[in-house]
Amino acid sequence: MPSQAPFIEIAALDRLVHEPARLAILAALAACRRADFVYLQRLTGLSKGNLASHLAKLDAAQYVSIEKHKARGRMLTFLSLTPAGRDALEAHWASLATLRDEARTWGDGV
Amino acid sequence: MPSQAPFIEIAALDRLVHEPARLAILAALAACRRADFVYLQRLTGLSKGNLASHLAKLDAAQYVSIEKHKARGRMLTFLSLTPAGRDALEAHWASLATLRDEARTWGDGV
DNA sequence: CCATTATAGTTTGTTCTGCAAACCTTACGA
DNA sequence: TCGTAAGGTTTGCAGAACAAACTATAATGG
Repeated sequence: MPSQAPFIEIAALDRLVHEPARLAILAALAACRRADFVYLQRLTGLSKGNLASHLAKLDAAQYVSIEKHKARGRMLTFLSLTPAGRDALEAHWASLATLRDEARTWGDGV
Repeated sequence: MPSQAPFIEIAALDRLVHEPARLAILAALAACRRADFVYLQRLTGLSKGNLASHLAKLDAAQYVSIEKHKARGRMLTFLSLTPAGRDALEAHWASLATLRDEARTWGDGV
């Protein structure tokens, strides 16, 4: 029987970060200072509603910060990664790498 | 505006493989010739029902093969990765790496 | 100057998915 | 033979992703 490590790795996968759309959002924000709503929508291919709800969840977790500016009378939304968000993303990549590589040490389960 | 590539990468993330429990199952199976049901259950920490349903989905996608042997009157289930499953997993690791690294080229979206 | 279309989001409702509780079947022990 | 354990399967529900519908403001045009 292997150690409990694999189970721990699975549990360590933060679903909030792991979900494909949010993973893409976080990856995009990690690469730039900030981005606006429409840019992220194009980048991810998500519908507006869907993107809004994903951002709301990331905001609730303090992974992104949402700033709304009034520009030309119109409300524009800018997103950026918080330090916590950056940490969570880095930790996630690390968890995935661990899961990938550690599996090789688990041996046969027959 | 960036190319459409990021969107494509997101779309390329196979949810069937991406889901944490199944990712762990596939990673485990990739590391051994085959494993039995109980071994996988311990490895993943999943409940029986949950594991069964995940395996059913992987089986439906031809990613794993399920063999049931009658041993000591009891039905034992053995799982192994199909070539398609192995390919899907490898492709998935590659997609994740691409998403991770390519994000850096997207630049600011402001 | 009013109507239309476009932009930028939010809210609402449906559908799908993961999860565990309950159930089934066979074997084993007292 | 009655109870308990092992090994899975089926069912029901809570939550999450997704898009359609809605709101609000700004540019366009007749």
